[in-house]
Amino acid sequence: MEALIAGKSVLCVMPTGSGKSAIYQVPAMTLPGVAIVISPLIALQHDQAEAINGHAGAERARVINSELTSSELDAAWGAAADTDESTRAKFLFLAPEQVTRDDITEKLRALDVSLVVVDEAHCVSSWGHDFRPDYLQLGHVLRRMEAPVVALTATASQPVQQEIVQRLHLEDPLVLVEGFDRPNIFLEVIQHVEEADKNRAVREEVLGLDGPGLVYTATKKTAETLAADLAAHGLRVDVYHAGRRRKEREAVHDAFLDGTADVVVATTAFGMGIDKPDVRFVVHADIPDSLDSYYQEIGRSGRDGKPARAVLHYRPEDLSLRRFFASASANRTQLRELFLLLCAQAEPATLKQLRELSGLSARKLTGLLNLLEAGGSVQEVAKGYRARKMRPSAAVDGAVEQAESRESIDLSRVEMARRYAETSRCRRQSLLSYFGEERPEPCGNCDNCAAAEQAGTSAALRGSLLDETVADEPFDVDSEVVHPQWGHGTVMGYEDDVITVLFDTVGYRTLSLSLVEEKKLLVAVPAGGPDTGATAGTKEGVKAAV
DNA sequence: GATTCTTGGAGGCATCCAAGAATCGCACCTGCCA
Repeated sequence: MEALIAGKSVLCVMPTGSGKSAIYQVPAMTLPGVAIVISPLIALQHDQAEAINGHAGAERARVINSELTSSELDAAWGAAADTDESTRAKFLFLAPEQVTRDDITEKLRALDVSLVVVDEAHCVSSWGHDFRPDYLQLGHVLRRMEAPVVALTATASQPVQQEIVQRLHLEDPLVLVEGFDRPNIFLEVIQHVEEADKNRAVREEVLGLDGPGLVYTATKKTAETLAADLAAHGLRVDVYHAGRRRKEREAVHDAFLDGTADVVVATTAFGMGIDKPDVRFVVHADIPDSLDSYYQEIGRSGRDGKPARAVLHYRPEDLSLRRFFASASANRTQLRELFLLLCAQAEPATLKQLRELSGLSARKLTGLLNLLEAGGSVQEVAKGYRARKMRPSAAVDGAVEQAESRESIDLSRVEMARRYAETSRCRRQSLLSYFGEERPEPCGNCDNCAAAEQAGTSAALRGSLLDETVADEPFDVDSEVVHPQWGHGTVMGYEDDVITVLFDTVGYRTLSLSLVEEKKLLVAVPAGGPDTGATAGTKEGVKAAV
């Protein structure tokens, strides 16, 4: 709050229910002007606006979205532009698709904006690259608003934090990250060979647990089938996915919150904005796409601090669907045509002009522009976008390289989820290590710790068995290193004879520690600047270590 | 990449099997129609 009032931008990673909303609401009420809140879901915008208006006893928060009539929109903009500080709207809620529209940007710039809030800021990284490309355009708009920005999220691993700061153009922000550990959640992974066995085990597990609880599946179809199966066994169960009608989805939300449904079986669509303290279990019928998603989903249990269970039912075959979702191919023809179109413009072109000229959908166009821009061939300027002077083939190559890098990072996230599922060390150590957090002792509240205890291992010995952290760690966790092939990276953790490094362009890689040391594959980046990597090992050494 | 669905051939009117195609997650927006 102090930083925002002083005009400094903030990235805040704190669990749901810990008071994140107050971080922007108090400064917004203190500062003159209106706070722009960028929120991913219309339902979430309404909830937050209603909460503010309920407390204020007046309509101080307004939403701007496609569901409003033109007279309602006029009223909302009018309230935000009110010069009387005692009656003006203090909060304006919008989705990123609204904020990046040229006409809306102009309207926002005309307002007296006190601060900008990017809620659920991890969406920048998780959705911006393909699903909702406007998230990657937000930085341009924010830069022009000249107000402090606060990015809020409950979960962001280190690379996600870096991406939020970079994409939103936060300059020298205050970064607040609360610890990721949720010690009251028991972590467990159950491996299966046959799918039928897995399905049966999930059903038995959920029927045997005390709710309320959540079950996550990879597909809508599995969610429907499993929910029907559980209902047939007498459970008060509901199903939630993006294929259901909005009213039905709202009914599921309400049923879960008021306790008329014990269990919700859902795809990844369910959960954002849900703050129910007494969720006792989160069962995953399929492995999620990353530990970022997994942590977010299991974090919906045990918010009251009482014991909760997070059980992942795992088949290696399930990873293939996640790899499919992570793979993306850039369309070279479309990239080339868009670049040539930009080259042909005498003046910078706006998104609207480009949409009319190219005939592309808004989403497709923004996605292609994001890639060209990241590849360095297109530049965003005050009046729109312009192409840099370069060969079209080089522009396309640069954009494709960006897409491939993204794919590589996403696939490496799937790989890290696999490692978590298959590890024999303390699950909590493994999970926290992914978020760059070191836990010196095994947790004693996961299946692997329990198995060691059941085997009669003494606590001291168990510690040495489970805590596979090697005694001699050549690089500090969180330190920066350079690899001859993969470039700059950050050390995330150690496990047995393996070092995990997060590389900027290819994502997570696990390397044999002994080979890294023998071939000198990693070189520490000295404080003050990255190494060129010229001395870091040989190609042969790289192959051997991989 | 695994799984499910569809299609077509074989051989023979009811069904099997192989090959190839389709499917698989997340939400906003606009424009059209009734």
